[in-house]
Amino acid sequence: MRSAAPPDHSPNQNRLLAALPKAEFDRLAPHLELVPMRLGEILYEPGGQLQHAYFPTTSIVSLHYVIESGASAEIAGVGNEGVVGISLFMGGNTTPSAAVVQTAGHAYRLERRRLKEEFDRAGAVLRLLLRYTQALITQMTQTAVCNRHHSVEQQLCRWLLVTLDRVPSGELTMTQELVASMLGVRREGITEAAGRLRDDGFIGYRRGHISVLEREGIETRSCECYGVVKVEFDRLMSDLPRVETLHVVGTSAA
Amino acid sequence: MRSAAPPDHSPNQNRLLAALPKAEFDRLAPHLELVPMRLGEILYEPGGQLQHAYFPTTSIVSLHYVIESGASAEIAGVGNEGVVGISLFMGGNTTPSAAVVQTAGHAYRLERRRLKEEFDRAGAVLRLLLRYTQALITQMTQTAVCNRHHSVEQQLCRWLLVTLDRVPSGELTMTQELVASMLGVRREGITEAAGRLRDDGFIGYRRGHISVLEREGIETRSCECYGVVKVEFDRLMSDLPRVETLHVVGTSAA
DNA sequence: CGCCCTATGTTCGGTGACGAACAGACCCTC
DNA sequence: GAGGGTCTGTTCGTCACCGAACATAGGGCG
Repeated sequence: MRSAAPPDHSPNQNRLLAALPKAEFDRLAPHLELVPMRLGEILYEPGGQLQHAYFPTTSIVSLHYVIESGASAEIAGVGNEGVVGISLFMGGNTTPSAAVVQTAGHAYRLERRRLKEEFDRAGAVLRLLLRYTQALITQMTQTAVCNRHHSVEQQLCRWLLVTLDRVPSGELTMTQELVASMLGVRREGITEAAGRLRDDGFIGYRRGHISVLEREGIETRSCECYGVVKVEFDRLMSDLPRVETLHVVGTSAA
Repeated sequence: MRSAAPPDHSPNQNRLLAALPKAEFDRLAPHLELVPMRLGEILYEPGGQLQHAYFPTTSIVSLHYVIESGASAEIAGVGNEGVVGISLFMGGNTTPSAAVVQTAGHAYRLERRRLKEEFDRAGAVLRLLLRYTQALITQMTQTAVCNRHHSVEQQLCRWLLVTLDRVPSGELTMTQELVASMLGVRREGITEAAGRLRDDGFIGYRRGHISVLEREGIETRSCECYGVVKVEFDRLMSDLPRVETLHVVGTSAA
């Protein structure tokens, strides 16, 4: 497929990093540290001081929120299209939410200080990160509305589609329990919804694994939220100001 | 109460503007235009190009989202502590949400170009706006979780408290229908919840008006979300980097 | 002053999600 | 290859909220 075999891991696998102009990329690259992301690992907890920003490549991180009663909900997800640690450059340093690794894999991390330095140059990095933050806000607002108005089945489908975009194989390592906790619903609700989807031949699963068989079917059962966020994300992240030389982007033109 | 009678309107009534260092404030001031905000006025619609940023003083603006089915929900509210038009400086120019005037009053508006100019200086205005955006994000995430887990009554109480902070008199001009549309629930649900609060003596109301009688009572019936957002907001907006001379802040030390 | 629009009050059946409880099945570990 | 922890399947009653429908009443406007 590829002309020259690339290394197994490259910062270019993260689309934000890949979208940086060469000068900025080269400045940051020496400070990017590849780290494994283990399932369930907590990058930060509510109010916790984050020491690094994380640019996922193959991992997926869930921005999660736990309320007093113990119930919880995912606010947004971050895959190779984004970065974990908005608050580092937005100015607050901490947030009331938590970041948990939802799918194991890798990420490049960057020391808080380096990120801040680069951000303060007020150049391409700043523009890119703010643009991404705007996209993240879209995701969060859509989640808010989705939580209010859409059924568990619709939300499950939405979640499957989002995850699918980040795991092209369609083989998810994920228990229903975990999905439930992310959507902030009961596990039984997921079991029932997933059962219906399986009966219709859209997915298959066994203990801890979900396989997507018919993406189209899932799309018809999902709420609009998936599409809205996707379109807006593409709009925001494609129309980037003055991106000169794009490094080879791993997942582009798919 | 006040030593020297201030003019009826002043940019200082908006806390973001008031928190600007003198130099920045003086640069912006000539370009701030006082505008009346009429109830129901739409500042921007989904995808619409915003020409001004609005800094509310006595008005309240609701960031609103309407889904395909026609149902809707408020994502966040903006009063004199904030600004409408995040996307102007975040880079997207538009958002999929709408901004509607929820409580009539006034705001200062600033041309898109001027805001961008000042923002691009990468000084105090940038820091302040980003910090505010971070606070706004907190509000949105809390809304998402609240929509998932809390009852209509709790959410009504939360909404009352938030609004109360912006309308110190406690006399709200607001129909139940409107409250319902903002919370994204049925009007009947509001009628019932409001009826209970009235029976308990916490509020009074008549056609199109709500009077808060016992704030403490409402606090006990509200979910935690009100407090969480308030605390986080205060943390973010008090701990501002290098704010030199604070102009007199209208609502402080209350 | 009276009309009518609109806001509020109330009811009904339906339903989606909850909470709890338990049975069975998978699969990892020892 | 046996055991046990965990994941999945299923059921039950309950409840909050929904959607629709209609009665009542407030109050602005002519």
